[in-house]
Amino acid sequence: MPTRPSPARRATRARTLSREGIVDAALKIIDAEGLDALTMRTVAHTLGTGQASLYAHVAHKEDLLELVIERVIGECDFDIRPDPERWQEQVKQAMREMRAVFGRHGDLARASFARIPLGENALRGSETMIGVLRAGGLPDRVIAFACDLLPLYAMAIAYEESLYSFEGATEADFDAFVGSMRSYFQNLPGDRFPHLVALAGLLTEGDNNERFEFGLEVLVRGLAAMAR
Amino acid sequence: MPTRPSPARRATRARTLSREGIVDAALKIIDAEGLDALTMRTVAHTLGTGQASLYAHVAHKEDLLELVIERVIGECDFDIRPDPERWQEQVKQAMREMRAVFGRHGDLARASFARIPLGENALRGSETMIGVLRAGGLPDRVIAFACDLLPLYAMAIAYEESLYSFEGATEADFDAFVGSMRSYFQNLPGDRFPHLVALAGLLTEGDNNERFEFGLEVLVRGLAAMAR
DNA sequence: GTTCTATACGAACGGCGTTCGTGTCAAGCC
DNA sequence: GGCTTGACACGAACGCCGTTCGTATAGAAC
Repeated sequence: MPTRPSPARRATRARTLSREGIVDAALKIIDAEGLDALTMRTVAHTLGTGQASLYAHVAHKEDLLELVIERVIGECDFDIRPDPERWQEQVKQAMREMRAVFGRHGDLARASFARIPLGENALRGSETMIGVLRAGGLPDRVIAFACDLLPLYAMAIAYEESLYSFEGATEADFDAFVGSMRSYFQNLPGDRFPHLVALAGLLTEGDNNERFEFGLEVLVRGLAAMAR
Repeated sequence: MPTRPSPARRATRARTLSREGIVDAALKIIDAEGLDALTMRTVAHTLGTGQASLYAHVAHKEDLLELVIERVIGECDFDIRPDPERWQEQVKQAMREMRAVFGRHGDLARASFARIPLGENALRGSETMIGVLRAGGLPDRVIAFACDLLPLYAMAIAYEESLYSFEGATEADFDAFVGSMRSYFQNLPGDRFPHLVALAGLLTEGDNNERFEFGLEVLVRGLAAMAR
């Protein structure tokens, strides 16, 4: 039983690992099998190497996740030229982009929750957002707050959507999920939870797009109301 | 070396475990050492028993966490009689309560993020919130959305605050954290990130209370703007 | 050709959530 | 009062996880 590694196998694939390649592999795993399947072991296996090798390029898993998120933020098109007349629409445009891009990457949005992204791409995004809001004439205090709240909203919705659109993403599964939720609310004791029973339908509304746009509208109007 | 358990030790403390007691112990651990210290092992050890014993009362760790969150929501005072004239203030009151209560329980707010609480206490909270918003004359569609967004905001702020107010919660630690953040933004290349550099101060503003109230105001005004 | 440094990698460590099998006790029944 | 039974306590183990250690090696520097 050889406890020593075989030199032959090693020679075939040395010096091939890279930070970029590791992030690639990680993202591929998340896309295909979700965040929970992302393991230093699965990443290493995808790359045909051992787990320990990853640590030469990445400090820890948290670090890797940060890189993945930064990469995905980089996929967002934030190429927006601030226009004072259209700031509200431009804010919405940026948030739609975030939601759409993260929506394409499984439940990665979940990992973005309790994290302050400070990479190059994230900073460019923030910079753009601030530019748009400043062009809109909002006070800087309002802007500083909006920079937290707006992405929080977009990510929350993206994650919520990823909950039932996964793998066997048949429309039937989706309907089943929404339906069970709705009937749960509907069948609550009506004397103690009259409002919840009444709103059961709306609380589990099917059209995600409409819901998202609706929330966006609320947020933007709230910000606009703070302009004076 | 006895591999058999000693009957004496067992007799002293049989039949003492309970769901409530387990939740108590878990919450105590979170309060004292944070969410990461919450382990089936630490809970069992606190109760002077083995980990396997917990599974007679709790399905899995996720289940336990849900119970803990439900318990803490129960600590919130949602005893609000909806008043059409004061709905905005009442919404704020409820959110202040959530933030304050979760703020008293370490970083538990982090666990509440990607979770839809459906326990008795959570439902009572939602019911109250809907009652207040309906009294305020908001359309049901707006209300259904607000029921997601408002608690999300309160929890996000509660978690953010727990990040730097922990254990050695000296004011110096806090200032150090905020300060390093601020100087990070301030020292970004000014030609590429002019807005971020300019807003470095506001983005890392110290007075959490003011910030929280500010966001609350934005949200409530946005909701009010959707009344017509 | 030798030395040095970066990195690939097998193996192991400690810790996690969870399960298994066994043991034990209290209550119900005759 | 003895016997059965079922709920629960619990030690041990399983299969994961993130991470570290020691060693081997390839290519650059000299």
